Amino acid sequence: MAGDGTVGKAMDVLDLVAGFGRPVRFGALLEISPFPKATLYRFLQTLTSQRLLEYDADQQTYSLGVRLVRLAHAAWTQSSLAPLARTHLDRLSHKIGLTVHLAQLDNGQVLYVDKRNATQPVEMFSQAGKIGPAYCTGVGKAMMAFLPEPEQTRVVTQQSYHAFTAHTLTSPKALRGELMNIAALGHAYDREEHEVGIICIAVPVLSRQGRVMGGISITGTTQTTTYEKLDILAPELTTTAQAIAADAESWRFPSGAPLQQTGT
Amino acid sequence: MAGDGTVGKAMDVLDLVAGFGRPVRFGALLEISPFPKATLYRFLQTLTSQRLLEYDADQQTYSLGVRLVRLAHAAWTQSSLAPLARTHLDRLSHKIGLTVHLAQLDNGQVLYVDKRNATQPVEMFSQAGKIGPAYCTGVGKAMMAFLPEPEQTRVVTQQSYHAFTAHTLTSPKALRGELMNIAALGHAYDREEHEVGIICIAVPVLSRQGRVMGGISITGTTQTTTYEKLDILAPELTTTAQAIAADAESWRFPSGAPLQQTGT
DNA sequence: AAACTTGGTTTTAGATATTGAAAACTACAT
DNA sequence: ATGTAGTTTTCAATATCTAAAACCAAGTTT
Repeated sequence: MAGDGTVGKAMDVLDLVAGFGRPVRFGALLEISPFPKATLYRFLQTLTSQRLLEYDADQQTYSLGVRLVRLAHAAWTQSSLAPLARTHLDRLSHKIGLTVHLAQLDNGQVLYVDKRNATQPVEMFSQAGKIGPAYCTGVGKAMMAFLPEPEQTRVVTQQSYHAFTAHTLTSPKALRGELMNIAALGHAYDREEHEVGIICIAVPVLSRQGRVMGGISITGTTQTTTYEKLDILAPELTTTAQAIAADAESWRFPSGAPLQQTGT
Repeated sequence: MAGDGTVGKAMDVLDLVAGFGRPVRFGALLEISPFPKATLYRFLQTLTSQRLLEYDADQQTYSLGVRLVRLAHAAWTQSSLAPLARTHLDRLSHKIGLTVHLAQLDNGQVLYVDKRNATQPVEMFSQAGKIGPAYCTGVGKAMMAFLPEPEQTRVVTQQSYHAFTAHTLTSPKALRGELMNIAALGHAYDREEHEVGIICIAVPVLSRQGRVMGGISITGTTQTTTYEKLDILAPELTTTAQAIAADAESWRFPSGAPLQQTGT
């Protein structure tokens, strides 16, 4: 997509492999890759040698390498809101007995970085790291609504507007209207826009300067939950978002002092 | 370390940032980086534009980007044993009431890809993606013991042999002896070699051809568990490992047929 | 068995992009 | 004014990229 030089191309190849969702052969990659044979081949070798890819000699297939899992752990720990938000989400989900999601915006899509499920045991990576559409999810809309202007437009145009359900907003115009309401109201709903029977209420996590850091949501099914019930939880949700934001601020500026370098 | 061309260097920079464990400034990176100023700077820009890094304009700091979390989810799903092993680990941990780990070998280190904790709710990324030493953990030794010869030597020499406790094996020679016992016995112990008070029993997950795919372990504290208790669980653990391996085989060769390509 | 596929691997060499040393420029502090 | 940290430019040295073709090791077909 972007393609900054060699690194960009390498990432494209990585995405190519990721896109298959299963081990894939050289030929299959070559068919859909924009790269010439020899180039693709060398990239695959390099990426494999870097353990970003794994090569199965028996099957002659490539799949994503475990090194990514390792890097992601570091990423999740140091630059996602998840570690900070954890205790807050625990408390919230425990108190209200519904599923709670924590998400961040990644290139116009919603990236779920944590999830608390009140009833069932928590799912792992299977949930954290998952991506979803922004224009038809509560967290997505809540985050978009509070984006500053140049960015909001960019993100709004990035959406696919696929009609998942009859309720899905399917045009930039409709979405923009919705975002204005959300900005005024302070929270967003997902009215079965992504999945039939699933509704949610969501708020953004905003830094003191108003920057969108992420979003949190409370999800329920139409069978057990109503919008009225969700409304009652709105203040609680907002409070939690603010608490997370406050923690994030104080974490980055420990004891008010500017960052001091720890020389070797 | 390795350094295959541009991609390798970019990964080095990524590791550099990851190594800090917190947002880091340009200058701090420059000090420890082997790259000249302009080169490092360009890499940081490229990686940021690829969203592998995140740049905080206020603080002028770089940290790992959330795109990694997204990629890792794909990696975890498609090339770690975790999704397949999940049900087996659940059953095991539930049955025996102790903590169960699933790990794979990554460049001579133990990479934990899943964890089941009988008592507490499951932890997310915070556990999956973590790395640990191989020479002083149960899973690490269990996996190493079943490595074919050229690799075993390589891995044995890769270890740091830091003495975490009085029980830690601190030489390649001692480790090699231990590995021979483990290979003969079929399972490994961690006798407080990594942390005082923590013991475990571990077995490798081996493919039909004997290739080391991963390792699983049962962990306890010396206060509540004894080696005798762990021994009693050994057959159960081995059975689970075999079940995981069997699942992995049948998953890769669906219905016995060779992989058929799904052309576009 | 010889000839033909097919899919993957490797080579060559000119065209192209990246690299890094130095220096300059910016912003912001003291 | 002077210093510090980050950003950006320049350009020759160097490495990577790509197109094409050759090569290799199965399997098929005739």
